[in-house]
Amino acid sequence: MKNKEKKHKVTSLQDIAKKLGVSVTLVSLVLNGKAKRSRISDQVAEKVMTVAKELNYRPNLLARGLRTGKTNTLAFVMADISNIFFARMARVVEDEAEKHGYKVMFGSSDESHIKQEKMLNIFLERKVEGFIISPTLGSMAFIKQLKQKNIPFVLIDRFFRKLETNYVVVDNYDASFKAVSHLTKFGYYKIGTFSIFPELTQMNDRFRGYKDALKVAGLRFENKYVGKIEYNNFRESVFENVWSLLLSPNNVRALFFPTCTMGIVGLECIREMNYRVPLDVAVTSFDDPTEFKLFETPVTATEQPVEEMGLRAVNIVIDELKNKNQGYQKIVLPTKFIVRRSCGNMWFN
Amino acid sequence: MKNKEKKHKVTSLQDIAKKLGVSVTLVSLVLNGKAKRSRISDQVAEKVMTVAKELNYRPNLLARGLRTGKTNTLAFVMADISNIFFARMARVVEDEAEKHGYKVMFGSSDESHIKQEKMLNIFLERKVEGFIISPTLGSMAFIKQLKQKNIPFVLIDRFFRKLETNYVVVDNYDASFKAVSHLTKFGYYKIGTFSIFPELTQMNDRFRGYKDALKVAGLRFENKYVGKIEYNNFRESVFENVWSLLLSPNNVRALFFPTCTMGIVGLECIREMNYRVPLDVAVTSFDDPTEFKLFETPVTATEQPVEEMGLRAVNIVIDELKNKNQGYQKIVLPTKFIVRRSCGNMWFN
DNA sequence: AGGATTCGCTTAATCGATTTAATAGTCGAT
DNA sequence: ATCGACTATTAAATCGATTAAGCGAATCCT
Repeated sequence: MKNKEKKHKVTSLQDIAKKLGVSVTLVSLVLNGKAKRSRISDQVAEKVMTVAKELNYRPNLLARGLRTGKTNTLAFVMADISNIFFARMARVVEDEAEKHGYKVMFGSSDESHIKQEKMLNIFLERKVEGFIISPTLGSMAFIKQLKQKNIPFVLIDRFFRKLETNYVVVDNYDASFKAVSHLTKFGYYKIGTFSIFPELTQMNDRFRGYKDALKVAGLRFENKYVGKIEYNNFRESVFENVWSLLLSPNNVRALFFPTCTMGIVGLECIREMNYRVPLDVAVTSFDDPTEFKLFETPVTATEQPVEEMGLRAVNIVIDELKNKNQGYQKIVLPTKFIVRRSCGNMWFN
Repeated sequence: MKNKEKKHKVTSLQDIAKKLGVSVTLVSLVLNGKAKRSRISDQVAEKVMTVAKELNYRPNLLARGLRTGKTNTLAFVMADISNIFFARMARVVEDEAEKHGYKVMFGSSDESHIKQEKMLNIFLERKVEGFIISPTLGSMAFIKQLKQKNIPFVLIDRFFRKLETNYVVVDNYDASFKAVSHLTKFGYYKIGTFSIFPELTQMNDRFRGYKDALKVAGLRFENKYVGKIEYNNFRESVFENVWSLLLSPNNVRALFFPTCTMGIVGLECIREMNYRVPLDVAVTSFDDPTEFKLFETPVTATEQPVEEMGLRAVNIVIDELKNKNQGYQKIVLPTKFIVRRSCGNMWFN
């Protein structure tokens, strides 16, 4: 049987003050370590400490936040926390923020700027002090407002070319240029890829890297080799596009997946089609989830420094909060290209 | 160049009240939709709304929370948000809570009850209203306190047999019994497994399922076939244990992984050893991450209803908050055993 | 007409902290 | 004895909302 609900009374500064017959001020001073500075006698201070422990005092952070304007809270707004890329980042962000005494609130925008805007507003209402944002398409105007309001934030994974802000990204162009060049070096000339939210900087850069790698290899860019993926019908959409690229008349023989989620679903599809990698189709992908190591043919992939990105982002926001920095910090981290066997064996080259 | 920092003034009820020459109360009433009930004239109400929009008024949720005691916030304390199991759950929890007007704060305990306790306390200080907790070992006493304080919470993934609480778990015993029985049916008689935090209910149940399946098959349980995994040295530890089980003198020919993280690392190890699945070693695992579908031999696995667990958990807490429920809700969900090819081909049986 | 209602809005208390300015009391110096 | 300096503590304002209670003026009722 369950207790009848009676709200458990939480002790406040008042309770301690009353019990000791002193003022709330004094109690606050002592518990905030300002006893010495405020010349509070050691005996009284000690008594306060004792009673506070006795009554298991815990500060009400809403009250404190309201008064001081400090909540020690950051927010990390990403596309989807169930995406392993963001989940890993979230973890690092949580830990790094903790080191600086901050808690982090997470939110998933599903790449919808409506959702994102709503979330950011709610976080603002909750007096979050700084933001780490993986901005959605169409959110530039809102981000610009944040900037004008002098709200500390850093963009992550993507940014806006037309907006001066802090950001932490990887060198997407370089990474995909290298990945696709790797394919061309193996002699593939029908190289398919996929696009999703092509206006997002990171996607755009990866796409440019793809095109330029083709060009450098003397290959013509063909729009029909680019599968258009829908976010809201992701799985189906990837399957359909992989089919249509691999099957006649396209007969694409190599695929470059610009995100790990695409890569994973793509591999599932390839397997379902009973295509062999790299015999029937060569494959390389952005990111390097465990799936790629375990796939029947380990997948050549581009590893992003996910942890470092999270870490840097937190530190940039914290710097802003402490007013340590002058200009904007624009961090572009290198990726790591990991050659495995999904594009062919090296000795064939 | 960057703006010199000047805090952007946020509009408060006062600002609106002053601008219109009315009282703060009136403004509050109007903006909370209580205009009619409080007999406030339509013209005045409308003016308030207009000015509120003009000044882009956003309530200060700290102030509101302080006054009303309602923060519309839940907390989800799990082992590690970068673990895909929890990440997926987190997403569902976020979405489901949102439907009820709640925000969720996430925290990773790393299976340390010290960390968990600290986190829960901080969340309490922030006036979180309800908790979803994947409780660590050794945290029973603290959870009991939560219960005594009538703080709404639900345990997830694991629970305490000696404590009456809400919980949402899967039928771990049944699931692992089935999985291991599947192996015995194929004629394997040296079946290895692994243990980590064996006192956690879910781990304990899985272990009992393993033992009972052996017994039913007429096999003797051998402690030497159980690899002991360390959380803080996870990868290494799994590798070492897989080695020692597979290599002489143990010569184990089948492995039952009781968690997906172990399964994934285990497969990596098996691959590194150049063992073939299921020819050299049969494999089955709890959970069903994408890795298992993509592995060279698709892995026979036990799928947990992760999304449903998250969903149920949220609803239980919300029910508690609304005082809708009487007794404790103890939800035990079934798992789904998915036969693929990693234990041998069916027609061999 | 005069008391009771209703209308439309305001006063003031409150939530639990922080922080500035003030206030008694003690002591030493002149 | 008086003034200033110092000690130990407190009163009161404040953060930004919510909400019970109250208060004039207008309206209704008999």
